[in-house]
Amino acid sequence: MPKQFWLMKTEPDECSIDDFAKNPTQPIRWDGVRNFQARNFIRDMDLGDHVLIYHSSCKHIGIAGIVTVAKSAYPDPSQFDPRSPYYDAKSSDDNPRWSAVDLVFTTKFPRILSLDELKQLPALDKNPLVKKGNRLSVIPFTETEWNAILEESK
DNA sequence: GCCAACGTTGGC
DNA sequence: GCCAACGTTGGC
Repeated sequence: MPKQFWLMKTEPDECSIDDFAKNPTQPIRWDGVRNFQARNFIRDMDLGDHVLIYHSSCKHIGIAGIVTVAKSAYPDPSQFDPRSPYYDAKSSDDNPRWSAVDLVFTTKFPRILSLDELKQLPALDKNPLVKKGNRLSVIPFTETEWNAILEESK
C-alpha cells in the first residue's frame, strides 16, 4: 500500500504514459525538474508511492494513468552534464541542487481524464492543478483527491 | 502563436 | 530585502 500520492506533469512528446506502458517493467528516470518546490516534493517521495501522470501542453490535456516510484530521490545526473539542456553550473557533486526519481508503469486509464472534467470534480476544488496559472509540476494528492480520480477513471 | 501567470535572477 | 526584468509554463 503506497504511503503517499502524487501527480507529475509531462509533455507527452517528452514522456507519455505510453512510454511507460511499452516497457511495463522498465523504470524510467524522471529528471529535469528545475523548480525548488517541485524538487522538494520529489525528495519526499517514497518507494512504492503512486503517481498520476498528467499530459500537459498537448492536444489531449489531462490525467493519463498511474506510475509507481521504483527508486526514491537521488541526484539528477543531467545537472552535471554540460551538454544537457538541464545542466546547472551552480550544482556540485557534494551539494547537488536537483533530484530525480525512477518511475515504473502501473496503469493506463481507458481514457484521458480531461482538464475540463477534473475542474468539475468537487474533490479537486483546492488542488493547484485546476487553478489558473498554476505551474507546479509535482503536486501532492490527498487520499480523498486520489480516490476521486480513481472513481472518475472507471 | 498568444499571452497571463508565475518563479528566478540580479541590481540596488 | 525589495522589486523590475526576464525566461518559462501551460491553457487556449
